[in-house]
Order: sequence, then C-alpha cells, then structure tokens
Amino acid sequence: MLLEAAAEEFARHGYVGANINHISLAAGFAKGTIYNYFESKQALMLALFDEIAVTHFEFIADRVSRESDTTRRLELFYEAGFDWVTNHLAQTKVIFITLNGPEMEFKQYMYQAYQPMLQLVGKDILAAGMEQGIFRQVEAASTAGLLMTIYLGSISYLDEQGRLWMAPSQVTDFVLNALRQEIPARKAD
Amino acid sequence: MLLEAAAEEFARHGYVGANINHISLAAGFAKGTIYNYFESKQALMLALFDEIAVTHFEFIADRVSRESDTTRRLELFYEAGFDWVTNHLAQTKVIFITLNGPEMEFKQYMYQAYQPMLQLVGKDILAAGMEQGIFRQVEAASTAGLLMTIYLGSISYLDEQGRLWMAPSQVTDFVLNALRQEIPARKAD
Amino acid sequence: MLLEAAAEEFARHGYVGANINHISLAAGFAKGTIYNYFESKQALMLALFDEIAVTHFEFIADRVSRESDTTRRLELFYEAGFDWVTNHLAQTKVIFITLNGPEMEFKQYMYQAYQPMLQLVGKDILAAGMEQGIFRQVEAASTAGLLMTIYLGSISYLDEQGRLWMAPSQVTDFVLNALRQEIPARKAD
Amino acid sequence: MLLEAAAEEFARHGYVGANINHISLAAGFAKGTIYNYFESKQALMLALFDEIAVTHFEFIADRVSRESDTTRRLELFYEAGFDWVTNHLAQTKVIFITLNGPEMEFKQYMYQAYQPMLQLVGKDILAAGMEQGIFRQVEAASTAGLLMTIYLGSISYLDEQGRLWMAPSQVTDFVLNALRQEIPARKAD
DNA sequence: TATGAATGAGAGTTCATTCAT
DNA sequence: AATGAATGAACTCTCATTCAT
Repeated sequence: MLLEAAAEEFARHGYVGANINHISLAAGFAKGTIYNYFESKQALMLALFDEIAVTHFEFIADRVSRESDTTRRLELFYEAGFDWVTNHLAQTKVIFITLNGPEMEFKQYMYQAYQPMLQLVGKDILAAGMEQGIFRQVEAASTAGLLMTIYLGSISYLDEQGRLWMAPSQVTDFVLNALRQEIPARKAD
Repeated sequence: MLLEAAAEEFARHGYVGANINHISLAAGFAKGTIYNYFESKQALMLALFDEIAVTHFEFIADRVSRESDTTRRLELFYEAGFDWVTNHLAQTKVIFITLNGPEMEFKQYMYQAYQPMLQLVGKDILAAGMEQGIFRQVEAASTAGLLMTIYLGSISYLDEQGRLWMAPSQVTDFVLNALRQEIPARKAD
Repeated sequence: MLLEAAAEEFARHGYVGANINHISLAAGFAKGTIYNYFESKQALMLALFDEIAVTHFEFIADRVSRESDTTRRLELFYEAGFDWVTNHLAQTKVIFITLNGPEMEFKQYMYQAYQPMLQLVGKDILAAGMEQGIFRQVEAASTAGLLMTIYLGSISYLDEQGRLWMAPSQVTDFVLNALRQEIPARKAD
Repeated sequence: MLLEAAAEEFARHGYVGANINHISLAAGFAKGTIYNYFESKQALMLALFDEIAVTHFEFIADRVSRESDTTRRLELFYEAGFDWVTNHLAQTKVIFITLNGPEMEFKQYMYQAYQPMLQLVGKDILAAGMEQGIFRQVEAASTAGLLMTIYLGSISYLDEQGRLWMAPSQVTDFVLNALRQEIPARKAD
C-alpha cells in the first residue's frame, strides 16, 4: 500500500528527509512507479493527510457516538483517541511532524482536514455538557481547542515502541476537574 | 548573530530543509565561514538548543521567583512563558520542530535541556501547592508533564505574526480549576 | 566505459585529486549518473582494481602458459607484462598510484587482487625452475616478490607517451643471470 | 620543524590530501604562519624534496665512501639505503608518493634531485666494478637505473611499523649474482 | 500500467590562501 | 614575524522527477 509506506517514511524522516523512491520500493513498486499515482511528493503528502484525518475521525466518532452520556463521551473521546494512536504510530507521527513542521501549506491543509473532529469536541461534547449543566460555562471555541491540544499533547511523546507516558484516565480526570461546576457547595455557607 | 540566523532558518525550513550556507550568509559571513564556529550542521543545531533552553528557562524562572504565592506563581509561569514565546518566535518554532521532528537524538537532547523547567513546574509550583493544601493531591511527575504539555500545546499554534489563539489567563483558569481541591467542603454541610 | 574513464581520471589526478563528476561526464553521462553504478568514489576505485587485476593477470597468464619451457616462461612473463603495460597506460598508473599512495585499504585490496600473479611467478616459474635444476636454490616467497618488484619497478617510469626506459630483454637478462646456477660447473673441470 | 611536519602529513595523506594548516599546527605555529616560510603548498613540497634528496644521498654516500672495495660498496649501498629508510619512514613514503603520483612536475623535480645518487651507483659502483673485472659488462646507464629500481622496489613495501619484507643481504645476494662474470668455466668446453 | 536509467540542481563540507591586526 | 578569522571555489553525494521502453 502506497499510503501506508508513505506514512512510515514520512514518520521516520520528515517531509523533506523522506525519499519518495524508498516509498515506491517499500510498497512493492519500482522507483518511478509512484508517479503514476501521485503527481509529486507534495501531492502524495496531501493525499496521506486526507486519509489520516478521515480514518482518525471516523474511528473516534464511531466510538463516541455509541454513548449518549456526555461525561462518558468525553472519556471515550480520549480513550478512543489513545487507542487509535497506539495502532497508527506512523500516522500519528505524520500529524505531529506536520502540525509543528515548517511547511505552512501542510499545516493549513491539516487544520481543514481536522475540522470535523474539532466540531465533535466543541459541539457534541463541550456545548452539550454546558447545556446539560454538567460542565461550567466556558468559552466554547477556545476550550474545544484546548481539549484537542491536551489530546495531541498527551499523545505527542511516544517512545519507540509507541508507549505513551500518560493513561487516558489521567487525562480525563484532569479535564473533568477543570470543567466541573464551580463549587456550589459554597452556597451552603 | 549566527545562532539568531540559525534559529530563523531552522524555524522556516526545519532541520533537514535548512541551508547552512544561507545561515552563514544571513549572519553576514561568507558561505563556509560558519564552519569556523560550528563543526557541522548538527553541532550548530545542538548549540542552538542549549541557548534556547537556557534563555527560555532563565526568563521564566526569573519572573516566577519574584512571587512567593503558589497560585500566582502558576499564573506567572504561563504569563512569562507566553511573553517569551511572542518575543522569540523563531526559537519557539525550533522547539516544536524538534520535539515533533523525526530526529530522535535532537529530541533526547532537548528533553535533557528542558529538565530545569520541568523541575520548576513539578517542585516549585505543583509540589509546593499540594503541600500548602492549595492544590488537590495528584500524581506529581505526570501532572507536571501535563502542565508543560498544556503550555507547549497552547503556544504551538502561532500564526505568521506570532499571535496565539489563547490568552494565558484562559489557560491559567483552566489549569487552576483542574487542580483545585475536591469538593470535600460539601461534607462540611 | 565508466571504468575506462575512471582509470584515466585516477591516473591523471590520483585518488583524492580525481573528480568523480568528470569521470561521469567523460563517460558520456551526466554528473550524478555514475552513482547509479557505483555507491561511492571508493567503491568505484575498488571495482576498478578488480578489473585491472583480472585483465592484467589473464593477459600475462595466457601468454606464459603457451610455453612449457621455464626459462622461456620467465621471458614471456616480462614480455607480456611490458606489452600489457604499454597498452594500458592509465591502468598501470593506477596500480602505482595505489601501491605507493597513502590509502592503506586500497593497498591491501590490491595485494589481494594480485595474489594470482604472485602465485604464477612463485610456483609456475620460480619453483618449477628450481625443481628442474634450471635456477639455483633461493628463498621462494621473497624472491618471487623481488621478481614482481623488478617487473613493477621497470615499468614504473613511463614517460607521457608510455615509453619505458628499459627493454624486457634487459630485465630478463638481468634476472636470468641472478637466478642461474652457482658455478659448480667449474668444479667439473 | 616545518619540513618534518610536512613529511609526516604528506606521507600520511598524499600531496592533494595533505592539509597545510595541519602542518603549520603540528610544527607549533598557527594556521597561516607557514605562509611566512613557503609561498604555497607546492613550494613547500619542493623544498621538502630538496631536503630529502640531499639528506638521503649524503647518508648513503658517506657510508659507501668509507670502503674502497667495489663489491663491499654495492653491499653498503643497500645496507645504508635500508638504514636510512627505517629511520626516515615519512620521508621514504614521500619519495614513493611522488615517484608514482600523478603530479608530473614533482616527478621531474625529484629525478633531478636524485641524479647524484644515480651517479654514485652508475659510476662509483657499477662502472668501477666493470673496469676492475668484478662485474660482467652490462649497459651502464639502464643497469644503474635497475639497481636503483631494485632498491626502491625493495623498500617500497613498508608496513605500518616500518619493517621491510626483505633483508638487504637478500637483495645484495641477488644483485651480485646478476652482475658476476659469465661462467668462464664454459670456456673449458 | 510499470519500469529504472538518466538527469542535474543543490546540499554539506573542506581547505589553500589572504590579510588586518 | 606571527596570528587566526574570513573567504569562496570545488568536491562528493542525494534525490525528485522525467521518459523511452
């Protein structure tokens, strides 16, 4: 599979450092053959982004939508997110290389590709939780961004074996504390 | 001068994509002159890491240590951190390029270089706050990592003008909520 | 074609001084094309050694083996050797550049590659001649080395047109005198 | 000593590969200082040739001239030659690098510089021996060249410790056999 | 559709040489 | 006389891309 081989190569060497001939060979083709499928190295990268964003989103959205309880949904978002990452190490590295890399076009492209996931967090989880009185009132857009950031940040330190330094439960715990209602207990005063 | 030019070039093009000759020229030297100062492209990068880590840490530590109140210290950590970032755009990009790039040696090196800052968060802020009863009891090491992650995550999306999408106060607010005491207060009822 | 061009360039400029791009261009290719055939400058050099050693040996061995008389074989060794040299000027220079150059790996490699020719001289000529009573008893290994040395030495001073300063007959004459039986013949008087 | 350092460097790396800055530093000077003594890398090399040729010749001529017997002189030529070599490894390598290297100007220059030694062999030893009836009649010039060639050939394979693969006595033995009178015993037939 | 030889721009790096101090 | 920072030409090697087969 060309996109699979591309993910491996880009993950291991970054965009500039990746060798497009190696990708073609790793996918079982000859050197030049990849150009029959993608116009250029850049076009290949963009195609890879699309595939990653869709796969990633669908996997998480599927798991999240199985529960209707919002707190549980938030937990599932991180759980499913962690699961996907540990099964898609190369793709995960590609995400980080891109989001933090120097190529601005790629970054923009990836932001677009990840809008659905941002929507999922912002609307189906955060806004819903605030409406239901489960979460305190926060600024929705930037907090959704923060939740995504925490997700990305907590998966960004993968060791060589793909192990994370943090359990999803720790993250969920932290986030739920941050979002819970102000201490209405005080009213008791 | 050379390290400044190097930061700009690495920020704009990444490690592999950076052109060491351009760095030399941008610093006002001829092509090869940079090799009178650094043995290789890699050695230049490592020297740049050292300078960034030290500058970054000293700036933040200086501001944080001016206050003794722990909550205020946490606020100052993010405020000073944001300040440094907006005045060191190139250096900040270098940090992200490295932490998320494919070169493992660089990553390791940078983790080492940032140990002092991790200590600052873990001991002087987090552990101190727990001791003083200001923060709830959390697992210190991984939570310190999470606070750093949130810092890095929230500064990682700089636009071309170096503007952040989030105010330090929002971040502090979120984090203080996550760390405040559980609501045993209710039991008092 | 490439090896021919390589021999010319190495002969003219030595290993370090040779320009691998020039070799590629001289062979009718573009600059980098030679790297499709040889991994590096060094690999090219080693491949050239192999080709030279084999060609050189086969040419001489073929001529020598046509005669069974040992004295004649010794003569043929030098005659054929001189012939090969005058028709392979560049290759000959490469041999000398290597045997006397600073790169020890190359030297070792060439010694290995020339073992067959040393065997030819040591066994098929020298040892055979001693057995047949044609040559006096000498230490075989080092004398074989000396015969090779004399061959190499006498071909080492080629002028620009590839002319030698010595005829093979002179060398043969000298060597046959050095190897002929001691003068026990006199005792026979 | 600059010339000593130069001999070491040229011996180890060849002319093109030698680093003139290293030479200056090895001699205890700063990088550019060598240019106060020699106009260029090439001028340094030529000066080194002069010194080597003179030293080498004087050492051998001194030893040879202590004996008047011609056979003994021939022996002393090789003995002294071997002695000089084992005490001047770097200089010896420079000779070979030059005689077999690609730079024709250097080669020519060295031939000139070694004329005195060729004279010594051709006149004081070979011609004298023929006149005295000790050696058979041979073509003087080319045979003198051959004797030099055998000298150079037998010292050209120095291992890293400067050991030769052949004793001077073996060489002398071989050469004396080659030069001794034809078997006058035959006349008895 | 697949191949892989060929291209050539461009990179990192070296180092003889210069020259202001 | 001595220094050593600076120069910049030149070199080895890489690789995205093309194209005849």
